[in-house]
Amino acid sequence: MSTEMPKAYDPKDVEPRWYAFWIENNAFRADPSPDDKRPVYVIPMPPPNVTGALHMGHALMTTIEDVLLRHKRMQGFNTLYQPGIDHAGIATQTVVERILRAEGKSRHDLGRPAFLERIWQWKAKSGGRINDQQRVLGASADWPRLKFTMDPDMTRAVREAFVRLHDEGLIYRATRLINWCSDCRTALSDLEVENEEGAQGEMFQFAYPISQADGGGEIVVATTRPETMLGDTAVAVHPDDPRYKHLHGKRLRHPILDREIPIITDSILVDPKFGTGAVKVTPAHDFNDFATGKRHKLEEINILELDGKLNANAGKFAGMTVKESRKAVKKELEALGLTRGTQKHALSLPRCQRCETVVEPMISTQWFVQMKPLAEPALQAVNDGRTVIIPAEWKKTYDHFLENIQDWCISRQLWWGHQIPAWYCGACGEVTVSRDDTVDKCSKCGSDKMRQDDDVLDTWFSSALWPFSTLGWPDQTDFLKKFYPASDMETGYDILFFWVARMMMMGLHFMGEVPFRRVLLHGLVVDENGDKMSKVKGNVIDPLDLIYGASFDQVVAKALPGAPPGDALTRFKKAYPSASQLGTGFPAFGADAVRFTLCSYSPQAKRIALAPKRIEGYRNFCNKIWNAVRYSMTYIEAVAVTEAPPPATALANRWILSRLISAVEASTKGIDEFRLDDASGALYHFFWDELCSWYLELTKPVFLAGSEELKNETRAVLAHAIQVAVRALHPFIPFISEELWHRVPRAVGMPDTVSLARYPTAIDGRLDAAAEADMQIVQNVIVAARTIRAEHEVHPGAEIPLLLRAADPSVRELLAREMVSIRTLVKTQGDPQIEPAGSPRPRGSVMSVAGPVEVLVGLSGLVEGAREKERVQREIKKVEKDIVVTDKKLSSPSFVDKAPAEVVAETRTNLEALRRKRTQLDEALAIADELG
RNA sequence: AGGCGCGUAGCUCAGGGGUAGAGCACUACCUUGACACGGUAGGGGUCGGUGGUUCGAAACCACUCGCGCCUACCA
Repeated sequence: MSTEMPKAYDPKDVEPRWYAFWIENNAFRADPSPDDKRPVYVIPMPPPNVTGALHMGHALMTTIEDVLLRHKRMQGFNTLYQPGIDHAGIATQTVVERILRAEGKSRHDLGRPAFLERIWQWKAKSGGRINDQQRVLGASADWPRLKFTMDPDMTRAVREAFVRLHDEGLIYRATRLINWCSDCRTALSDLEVENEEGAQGEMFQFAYPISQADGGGEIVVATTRPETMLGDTAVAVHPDDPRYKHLHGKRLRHPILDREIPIITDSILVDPKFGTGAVKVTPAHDFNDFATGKRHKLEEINILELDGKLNANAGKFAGMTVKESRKAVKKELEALGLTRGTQKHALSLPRCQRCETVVEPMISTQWFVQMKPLAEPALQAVNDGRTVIIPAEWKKTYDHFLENIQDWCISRQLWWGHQIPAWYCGACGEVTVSRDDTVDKCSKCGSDKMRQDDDVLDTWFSSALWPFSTLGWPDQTDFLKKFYPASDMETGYDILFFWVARMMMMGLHFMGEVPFRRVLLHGLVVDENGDKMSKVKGNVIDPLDLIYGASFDQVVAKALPGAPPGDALTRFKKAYPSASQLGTGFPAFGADAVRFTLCSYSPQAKRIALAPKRIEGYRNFCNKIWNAVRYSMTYIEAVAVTEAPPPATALANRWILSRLISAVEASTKGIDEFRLDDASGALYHFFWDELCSWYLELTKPVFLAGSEELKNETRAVLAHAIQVAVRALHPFIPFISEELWHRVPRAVGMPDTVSLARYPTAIDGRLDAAAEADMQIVQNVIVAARTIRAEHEVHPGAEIPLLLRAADPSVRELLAREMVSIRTLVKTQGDPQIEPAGSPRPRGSVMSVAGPVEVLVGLSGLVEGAREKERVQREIKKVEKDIVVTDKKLSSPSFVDKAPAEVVAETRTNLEALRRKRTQLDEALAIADELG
């Protein structure tokens, strides 16, 4: 390792060095051996989609999880960060179909085996990209354990789960209404349907003629989907609605199709106050109507083909799309003189989460999981605290979901995925469900005319098994025994239902134990305005551009491909106002800065508004760390560091060793409580504001002119503090900390990689309340003197005479001991004079009050009295305001009587101090007067 | 329609019964021997509104306005 350190930190130079080093050192490997007695810490990584490229959401998830993992690893836990990739059924199939289409082919041209072959080829080529990018971010996953949800062992687990659930009657096949996406050509679960709020629609009214045999007349119904009338099998009214009492049991003539349909009465479906109080009933294409149809045993007439076009049941409208038929049906009704007006109507449109096609409810035979029996234990587990959800607000959402859960449609009409392990007998129709690859004989009649179900399972079915399938289930492997249940499941709140709840259910069902102890939920990364990142908006940021740097031309070309660069840039800067301050693009902030930034956001924020400018601040922090070490190296290179904190007698040394404790404890507490913002903030504050701004500055006069003894002590403490800080920071900024670990001296026995070094605790510092209190006085004195300098625009290079007066002899002793520090940091002319309170002062000085110390700065000739008077009067105003507030409080009898005694006492002390200060400021004012 | 959450400094956000905090931005001065990706000092908020509880409210409660998100959905 070269000892030279460049003046500026360059992440591009440092970061690429370390990942391979960690891998070589097996730093991230989990040990399944039963002999390993270390406590265990496990996070199953939410497997990114095989289709995807790293986006900010992945960066956030990877960072947070990696911080948790690295922290626990350093604390001596046997850690497993279980990595994976998800096969992402619909998304992946769509991607490969798009490639095929470019070649002028469809998947049907290839046939199922050849098509799947193509997907596997594609996966082999571009499937691992996200994992590579996670490495750039520093993810400390146990990569050799990487699982793909379609791996043979994962598939075996899926089949096992399916067969068991089926045998238990929890998986069943049924014909019912499901959500159908005609573009993806598959059924969807309820969760995969997104409702577009406030879509502008139209309420169309038309009349059903009453059969002549029943006396003629008409009944008016309303609909937002007129074409569904082709599937109507009844019109319903409320049984108690007087307007329609005379029509109960009468029959209607379908105006377009040659059939009669009944008028039925139904108090569940019909709200007599809404519209005309008469509802057309289309059991095959509406969820409420479907239920109504079951109640009244109505015929279910499906009018749709799988491609979304109308079928033969629609008569002459067959072959039209929904949109075309809607128009045509309206026209036809118009021609028949049956239209009864329209009105605007806001509705929510169900759209396919994946492709945004409007989803149609359709009757279909599918496989379902019965959820109620599975949901109950999952609710219970969170209620009794076996699994804790953090932030806790999400528990209500979780409860609500599970309490109202519907059965889960798990079959998908796709080719890419786990094919359903069910075989149908061509002879007797028996369904055989099996763990085997093939079933050639019917279990019932022995026929060999067996055909496997063409459909595949919902991708989330395999994901639900993730915490144990990845560990070898159904086999009782060492891994499963040791690493189930996981410690933390960390993921975005948006997949609480999709994934977390389902893992809870499956984990409890198959393992008899919760799949993880805690659920940690983070927010969505959005742009600076709070808008979701999307290709449409052109506000997507590629994390790699932040890490490696990129010109805005490059950034925008990715954010809004194909758009004129000028427009794209305008939109981008609108989404990220702070980006304008970054010049022509993102500099290479480095992975550490990106990580630290992501950790600095509160996890309870639902939206994490990414401000590129903020990353710059943390890049600067990395540079600060770099330079602090660069400075320190001059003095500490040869220090023989011990693990225990070295002896310290000097105030600054005692102080920094004491402050170290607050920093590392706050860091650990923050990480443990999933408050990475607090943890990272505490370390940032410690390093910059305490270690750099005060401690390093205080070491300078020592190294310049201190005694050998003091120099040695300071070298040892500095080396210790730096080395502890590097360890404390490592989970957040693994790269720079590893680099520095190899530069700074470290204790004998500490590992060669900081990633395996012990995370600092209170034993790495030495609590010293007296030192902290004394230091506080010294700091206040220095700041007071500096303030006077700055207010009077004394040139920073100029030296000023300083007189310190204190009533308390121990304070005077303290000041005398710290004379060199004060002299250096204030830049005084000679040594500051230290006198008792009330001692005479030189003419032409100004005064400030710093706690128990009066700070007098000789400014004779440097300053006008008027200006000083202004300054003092400003201070007087502040103090007086405080006095008024405090006095008012204390003069209120109710406060003195009812407030806690210690609060009253504290307020009294406060008031005394304020009054004393007020008196002293009077003197300061008098002094200012002397300046003329 | 229900549920959840948010509204605090110009911006992004912490905090949370005892006289307001951070980062960035801003102002002034400074290239001082780690760092200008820096230093020192400073300005800036009646904590969305109204009412209540309390000795004391930015914090707790009620209502209200504005904004998000989620779930359900009236044809």
